[in-house]
Amino acid sequence: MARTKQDEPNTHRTMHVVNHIRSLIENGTLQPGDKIPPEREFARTLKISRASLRTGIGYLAAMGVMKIRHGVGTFVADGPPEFGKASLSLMGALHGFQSWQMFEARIILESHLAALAAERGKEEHHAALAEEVAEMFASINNPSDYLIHDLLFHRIISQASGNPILAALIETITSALYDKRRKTVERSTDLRESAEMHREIYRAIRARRPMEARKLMEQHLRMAQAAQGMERPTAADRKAQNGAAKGKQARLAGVAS
Amino acid sequence: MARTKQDEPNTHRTMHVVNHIRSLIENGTLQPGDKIPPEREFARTLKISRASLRTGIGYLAAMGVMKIRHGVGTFVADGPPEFGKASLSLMGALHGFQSWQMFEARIILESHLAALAAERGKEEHHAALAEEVAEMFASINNPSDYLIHDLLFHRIISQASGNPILAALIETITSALYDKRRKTVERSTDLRESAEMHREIYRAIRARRPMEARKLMEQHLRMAQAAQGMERPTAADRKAQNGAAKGKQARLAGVAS
DNA sequence: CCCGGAACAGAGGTCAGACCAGAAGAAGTA
DNA sequence: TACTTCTTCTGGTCTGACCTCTGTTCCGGG
Repeated sequence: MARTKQDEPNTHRTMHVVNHIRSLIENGTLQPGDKIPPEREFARTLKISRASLRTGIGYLAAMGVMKIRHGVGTFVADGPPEFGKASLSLMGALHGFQSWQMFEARIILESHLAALAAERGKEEHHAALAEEVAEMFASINNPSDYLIHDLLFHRIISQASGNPILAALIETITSALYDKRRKTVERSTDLRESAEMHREIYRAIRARRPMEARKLMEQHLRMAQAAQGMERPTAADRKAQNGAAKGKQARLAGVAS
Repeated sequence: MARTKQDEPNTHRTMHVVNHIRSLIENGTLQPGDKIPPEREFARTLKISRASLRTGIGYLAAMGVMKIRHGVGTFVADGPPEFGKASLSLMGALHGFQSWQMFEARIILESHLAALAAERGKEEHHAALAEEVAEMFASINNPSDYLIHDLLFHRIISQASGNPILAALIETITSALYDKRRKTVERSTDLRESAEMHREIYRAIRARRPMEARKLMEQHLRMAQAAQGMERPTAADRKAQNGAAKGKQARLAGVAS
């Protein structure tokens, strides 16, 4: 069986729609932000029923490629690339993702991103980062404002990394983590320290010191993780709350078996 | 209003279906591989039209949470976690992802994964890895067989890392890269060297030497990347082909129409 | 008794057209 | 001029009929 599992000849119409729109995007006819024709008209054009067209559009919308606005129209997504919003959360429910795992993924990706940003970042990125750091210091007493600039800071680093795929990955994870972060920030009492760390990261990036940026980012995120109590549970933790998980230890903490 | 902030009031029914199935999964009523009721019956149960139900199911299917088999039924996905298959490819078309970027993402993720596998891998993983290495050596003269074991080897490392999220990320990228890899392997003349590298990686993981595993994996992937001519273009390269800026071609491998 | 093809039933896929609901802009009114 | 209402465009939902694919059952010929 050389072929991939399933070349699905079924769902013809749906894939027909998907491929059609895909080609429109590839040849530049459709660009981010553009509006596609009304369903009734588009369906007539493609010679398929409106229902089938909607199935295809729904598929694209689910993956974040298109954005549907009731009463207005359907558009090609234009924000930062990101996989389906509910995607991670759904898969989490299905495969039992844990918070610490999301955070671990984030730390790995984002610290590398910081290093890449230090290597490849341009002046515009440096300026934007400086701007956000300043805003952070300015909103130290306003947690929700602070969080916004925090998010922007990290997003700019993603862009500065020059790798939109990694940026999309991070974006996906971050958006799934957003709710929790907000709660944490609300009760956070020392945003100054956090702002300082961001500033240091910014400086490392601006000075083009990848290793340093990477290290600082990692340190920053680990601290954030700790603040939210999302560390990887130790063997002891799990034993305490899990009775007997057969053969499921693999501890790191070094607690005696 | 126990729900999340930005609940889109539109797409009511769709989200209703999604959330319903989601809760069925979360409370264990539905597990990977399970079949959901026939559309007509399920629609009656939820008191919505079959069309709306299908929209919701389509949404879940697009994200890889459900798998639909024409003439048979609809099931909860059971394979390795992965985001929507066409997802990356579609987003690539939209945001102009480049092959070297996918590879860069893969290198970063997978080398860390190797390190984690070295830290957390269990006996069963070690055994499975050894098995695949052996198979690789056995199929040195059969490229397509070799590729299968190569894929399995990397997938086992993903599992051994103990972080299903990172595994899902890798799986997504890898599947998008699959077509290209197949072509490359077909004309590859020296699979022995590749097999040797896999063996070394395996040894490092088994010996629980994270740093070494990470380094070897990175080295291995960079070599693979070079073999496929997917390095990051240099400034000179870009200048050479940058004449027609708008013409966007040569994106990631997608499903042939 | 075994085998292969026909028929069947169950499940998803598509279609048609009518009607519901949100949003934006035009038209009317104070 | 500024506010309100109405029209119209766009997506959302419903209904119920019919098509296609798949797996299973059944039956006749070898």
